[in-house]
Amino acid sequence: MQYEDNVKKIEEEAQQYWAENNSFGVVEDKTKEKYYCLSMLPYPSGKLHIGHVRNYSIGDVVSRYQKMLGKNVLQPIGWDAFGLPAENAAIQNKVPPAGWTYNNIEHMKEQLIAMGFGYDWSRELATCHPEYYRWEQWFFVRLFKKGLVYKKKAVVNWDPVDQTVLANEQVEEGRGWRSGAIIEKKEISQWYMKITDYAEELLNGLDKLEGWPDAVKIMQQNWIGKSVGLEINFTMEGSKPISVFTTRPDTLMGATYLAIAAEHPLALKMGKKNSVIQSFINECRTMETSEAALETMEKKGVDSGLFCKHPISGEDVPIWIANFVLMGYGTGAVMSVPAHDQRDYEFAKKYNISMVGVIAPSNGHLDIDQEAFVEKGFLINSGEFNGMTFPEAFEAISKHLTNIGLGKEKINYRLRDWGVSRQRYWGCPIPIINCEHCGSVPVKESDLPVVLPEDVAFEGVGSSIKKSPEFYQTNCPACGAAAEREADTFDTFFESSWYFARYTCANQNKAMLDERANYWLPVDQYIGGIEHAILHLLYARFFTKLLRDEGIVTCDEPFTNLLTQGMVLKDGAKMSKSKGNTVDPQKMIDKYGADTVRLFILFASPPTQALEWSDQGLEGAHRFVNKFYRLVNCYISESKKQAAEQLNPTLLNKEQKEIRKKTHFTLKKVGDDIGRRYSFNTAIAALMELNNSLSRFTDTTPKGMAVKKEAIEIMLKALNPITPHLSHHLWLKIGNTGAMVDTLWPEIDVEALIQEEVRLVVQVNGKLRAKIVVPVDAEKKSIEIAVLAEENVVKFSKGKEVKKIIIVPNKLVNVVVR
RNA sequence: GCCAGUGUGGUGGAAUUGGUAGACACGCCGGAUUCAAAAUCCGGUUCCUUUGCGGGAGUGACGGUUCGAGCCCGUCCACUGGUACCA
Repeated sequence: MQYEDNVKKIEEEAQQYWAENNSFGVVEDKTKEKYYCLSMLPYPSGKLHIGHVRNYSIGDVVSRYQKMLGKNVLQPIGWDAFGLPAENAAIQNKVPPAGWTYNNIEHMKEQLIAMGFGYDWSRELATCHPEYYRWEQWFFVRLFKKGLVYKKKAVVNWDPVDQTVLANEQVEEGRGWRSGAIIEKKEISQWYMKITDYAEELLNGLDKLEGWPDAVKIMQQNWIGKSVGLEINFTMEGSKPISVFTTRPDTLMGATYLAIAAEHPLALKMGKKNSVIQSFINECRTMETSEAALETMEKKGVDSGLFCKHPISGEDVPIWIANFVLMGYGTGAVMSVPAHDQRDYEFAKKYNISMVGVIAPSNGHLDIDQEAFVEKGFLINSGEFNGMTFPEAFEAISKHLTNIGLGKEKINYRLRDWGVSRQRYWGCPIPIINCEHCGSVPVKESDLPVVLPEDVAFEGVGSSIKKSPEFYQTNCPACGAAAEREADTFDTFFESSWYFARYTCANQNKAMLDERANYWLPVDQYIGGIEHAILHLLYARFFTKLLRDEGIVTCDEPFTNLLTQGMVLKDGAKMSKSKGNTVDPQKMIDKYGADTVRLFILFASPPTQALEWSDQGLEGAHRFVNKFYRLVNCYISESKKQAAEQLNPTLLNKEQKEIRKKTHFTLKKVGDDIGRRYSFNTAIAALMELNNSLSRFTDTTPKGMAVKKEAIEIMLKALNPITPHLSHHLWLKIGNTGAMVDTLWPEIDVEALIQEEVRLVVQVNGKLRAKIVVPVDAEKKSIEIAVLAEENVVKFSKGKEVKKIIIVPNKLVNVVVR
């Protein structure tokens, strides 16, 4: 019987066994070491895509391996079910977002089961269920009462044709992706979470995350962007002073203009008097809001005609209105020093604004003919501060400005507060009631959850619940007067910021979390795409600290170890429906079976690296699975003729010993590759090598059969995390009674690994010239004699003096000659 | 633009702590088996040079450190992710 003909049956039987025996259902057990392995929850887009297959195959290998080490392993799964794609699908296919989402979940769940992933399905959750989101509403109300949330105006992308707010992704070259209309900036009131209150802790906490990749920690550190500087006030006659933040107060005497945002009150005031200014402001209203667009667009400005006073010199400083300064971030104004900042330099050149060089390099003198001098140096043209270095000038200018009340030292973070309001239908309703008399009042705890109506018509023009009076009409919880509910919903990052905690007690309907959270948390291994390196992971860390400060969990950080999976690319880019470059793994599962697909995706590249998708090689993975299947079946029929004897390692011949050595070496490597290195591709390569050696090992004597039996059993166990169906099937077929899912990882026989001889590489001046075989840990002297006697060494050192001989034990010898 | 990452044969990749570059596969070439094919098995496969042994070059580009660099440092190029409303 070929594997091909059997694969469907083999996989279904194994899956049925796991389901019937609840093999992956876990309960808290203080007598066992816990291991919480979590993969990022999927967005139910319709079908499993290849990135999911990669992510969840990695998670399943780690989980099954840890389970084989005897740990109490929790591996849950759920659905990140709210989000924009459901709304897009709703418009396109004229189906309600809820129905579309639930259908997708149902189908994708079947696919996950068919892949053989060992999840504890009793903990499954979907973030669009009121039983889930009620607790984040509850938590939001707690944070509201604690003063950790607030309302603030912010700009959004407004599509004037579709009458809707667009995501940055939906704006293409300044136009709405559906309507094609030119997008306008619109200011609306939104809810914010005070993540900046936790900026310092989020930054410092990174140092403790030893199990996180440095790249992610550095990105988060840069994102938080702590900087020390001065807040400086430029006074104005008849108006409030303009406050700016700078990390370079040493350049203050070189400030020749101030740039303010187009939405700045001063700019708006001047616009009313001056049509040139007004048209510039209008132009700025159609700018894209993303940071990338902002930084790469042409820097433009217009002279406001206003002046403020330089805080030290008292001279007039002109105020310009510039498109690269944003009202929402910082103070909406920046101090410009063209001589020492490249952007200011280009702006000043363009508009003929004067420059004053105030920093000279420590060697040579200042030259700003071609570009700004942005490095630190000595102050010049700065009166009493001349000759000072950066730290000296920082302190002196800080002191001076503090004394005259025009400045103070300030720590600034690049990190901004988290805007959580979305003007969308398919999301968790924000549990706030807006009352004319009382303002924003949180919904009473007893009235939670605020349930999102799922049966509303959805056309994509405006938000559906905003048009649904039965949803928004209500009474104020404080005064009882008629009032309106918030019709905005939460950012979907809200749901994904705490789901990992909810899995630990998903059936708890009296509280957000219970004591079980403290048994399982923090997550021991978190696995997900590198694209989440900043936002999701930062928000999840933030939420953990909020939960801790509310006394709901005890840990400080949610994820002890993080594996960031590389993206699966197609045609050099992230796969997406809109690009039409997706790969459907279902076809591969149907053709080759789940085990082949799992093996291949893990073998194709190391997990952290981006993977350019190609079907080439899938056949090879399948060939290996087939080959191993045949090997085991061949052993079974051989053993009917000649049974294996009890293995006695000391009585084996040389060839038998070699096979045992290879077997235990492979076992050691696979354990290390899976358990420590997360290098699944090399683990599989090692197993392929062992398989090749075993298929050439034709010894059918009782001793030979014993060696083969041991090797096959070890291979089955070592393959179990990767190809669990095949291991389950063959384990029973070779005569074992217990199921593979309950077996433990095999012990390495260190005796079998002992080597007597070793091959040394011989180099002359770093070039490979010979190879010699010597006893392990041979004496230095005897190696030197052997090396210098080598024909090729003699040839290449002829007429030269041997300077020294470098010996790397059991590896290499380098003869240095001159 | 900024932050982070990546770059090795025809292809995916290996080289774990600075020590044999190309493990393991895919593909291709040759052979065995077969009436034939599929499947399977065996051999070869970085480039140049050499009958062979061997020799030379080679890890995006250029430079540096070192007895020795794919790995460390500097400059640059290309590509990927993120860039706060895709998830």
